[in-house]
Amino acid sequence: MKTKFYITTPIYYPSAKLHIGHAYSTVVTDVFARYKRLAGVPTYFLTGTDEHGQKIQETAEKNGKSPQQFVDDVVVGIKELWSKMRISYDDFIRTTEPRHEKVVQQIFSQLLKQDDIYLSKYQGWYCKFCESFWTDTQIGEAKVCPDCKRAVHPEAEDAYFFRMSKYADRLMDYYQKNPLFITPESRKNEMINTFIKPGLADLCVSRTSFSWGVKVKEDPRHVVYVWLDALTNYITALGYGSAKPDLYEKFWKDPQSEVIHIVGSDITRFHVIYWPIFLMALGLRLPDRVFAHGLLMMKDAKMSKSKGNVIDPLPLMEKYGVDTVRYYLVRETVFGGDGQFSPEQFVERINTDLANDFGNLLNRTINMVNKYFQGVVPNYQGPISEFDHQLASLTSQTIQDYQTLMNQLLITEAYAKVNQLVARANKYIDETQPWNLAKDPNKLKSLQVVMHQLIYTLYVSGTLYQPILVTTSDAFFLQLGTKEKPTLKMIADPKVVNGLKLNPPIPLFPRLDPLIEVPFIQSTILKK
RNA sequence: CGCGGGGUAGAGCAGCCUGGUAGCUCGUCGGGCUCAUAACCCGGAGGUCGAAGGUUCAAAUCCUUCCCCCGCAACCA
Repeated sequence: MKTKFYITTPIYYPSAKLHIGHAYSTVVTDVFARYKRLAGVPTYFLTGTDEHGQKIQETAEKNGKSPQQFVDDVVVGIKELWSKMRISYDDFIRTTEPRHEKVVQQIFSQLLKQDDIYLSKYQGWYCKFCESFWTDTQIGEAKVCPDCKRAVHPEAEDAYFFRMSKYADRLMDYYQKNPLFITPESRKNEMINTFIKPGLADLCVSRTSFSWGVKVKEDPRHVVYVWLDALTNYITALGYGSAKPDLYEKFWKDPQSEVIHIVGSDITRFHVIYWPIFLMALGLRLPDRVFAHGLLMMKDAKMSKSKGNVIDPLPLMEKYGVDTVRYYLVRETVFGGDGQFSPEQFVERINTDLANDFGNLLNRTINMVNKYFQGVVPNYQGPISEFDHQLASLTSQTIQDYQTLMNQLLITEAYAKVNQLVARANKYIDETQPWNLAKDPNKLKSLQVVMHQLIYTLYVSGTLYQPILVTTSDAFFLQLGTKEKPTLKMIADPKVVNGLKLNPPIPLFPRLDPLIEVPFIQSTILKK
């Protein structure tokens, strides 16, 4: 087990507002980061924005702004969204920042000097009117410009290329020696079969047909093109190549630091092929894992602006709270596979897991402790009945399983375990029937054991939920009579809840009425 | 023949790699409990595992062919 942890989201392209898909990547990454901190591991969490390129330049012009002004404005909104979603990033890198641009230029120079980068021609279809290059697929059968529909002509422009094929063998070797590098594994096969086996094509790393980008020092007509600019954010943000490389030394260079990139499956290729090769060329260590998660779909169609089916997380959070949205994103789809968003499932998930099972367990338990023991949690006396033993062993098992699964990035499975523990505790109440124990003075000890154990199980579950339920966990622990939020270390001992003075129970997650909420959620879907 | 993923109870999914009583969540039906947010607990019904062939004592699981859906194919996680 490595002693430090560095995790990143993709850097997002701020050409428009972010949607729930971006929120999905970011929330999941945030939950991993919070989990590691809870486990006491020094953690660094990076997110940011990829702000260069033709599309930004054009969109800015359409909005009557300079590109810089345009991205500045969009980034304000993005940071606001992350703040509302309680994203606990340690740094937010923007590729237009001097700390990034300067190092990108250095990297480009080095690679050029090493002859990993060479000057050649980029072949494409050119639209004179729009002054834009397009690819074969973009122009379609009709061979017209996708923007203005005018005819396009084959053109070539000067461009620098990176010699990818030179590193293909070393890359395959790395895959073989690090079987977890690409996860899920099906993605690995896809990458090898589609891109590497047929022969890795050299990558175009500069363009002259637009100007919004990092200037190539050696040849200022060119700007650095996309991936060499974007991917390097993961190290420039840490101070690689700068006068202050402390974080880089600590979280990247040190082999004791576990480096994980969370990405959407659509950009897997760039992270598992080009990025490692860039790093090899620079003589740097490679990330431990790239986890490609699936995409959130809408009714069998990918979310996209042009299809008019984009879910905005903001109105959901405003109406239902941050934690329900965070919870839904983490729990609803198996991490790694594609999932689909539906208003019905959103309501169902929240009602079942949070309101009925978890929230209600808290509520009914506190009520009983209040009624039977004036709100003071009885001391730990060990399990007595078979039911006590079963719940106790499941609780400690869950603490272990949860950590094992989280360390493997199996976040959905980890939280399914917590759900199971909560369900088991609900069942335990039926089995032990505290209301009957309370009627018989001879069964006082049994009642004490039951109530203690329920509170302890809640305490554990609440702790494991902490990385997701960042705002309600305050209220949760307050109801349990403690202001101090426990760490993973603290919950191993059942005595930790001895003598807690509980506060009045207030439902944490009110049940949602599908008849009202489903139409509301549907109304928030951004129509074209 | 571009690449990849998928088609399993009314809905959403797991199982397939390492063949051997088809599982989970929700819904539905019936029962129980009364501490609780009309919540909780127990039980039942409901599936020829996309189609056809093959391998095998045995196939949702392996092989072949076909049908249908979806994603990717230089920048929407």
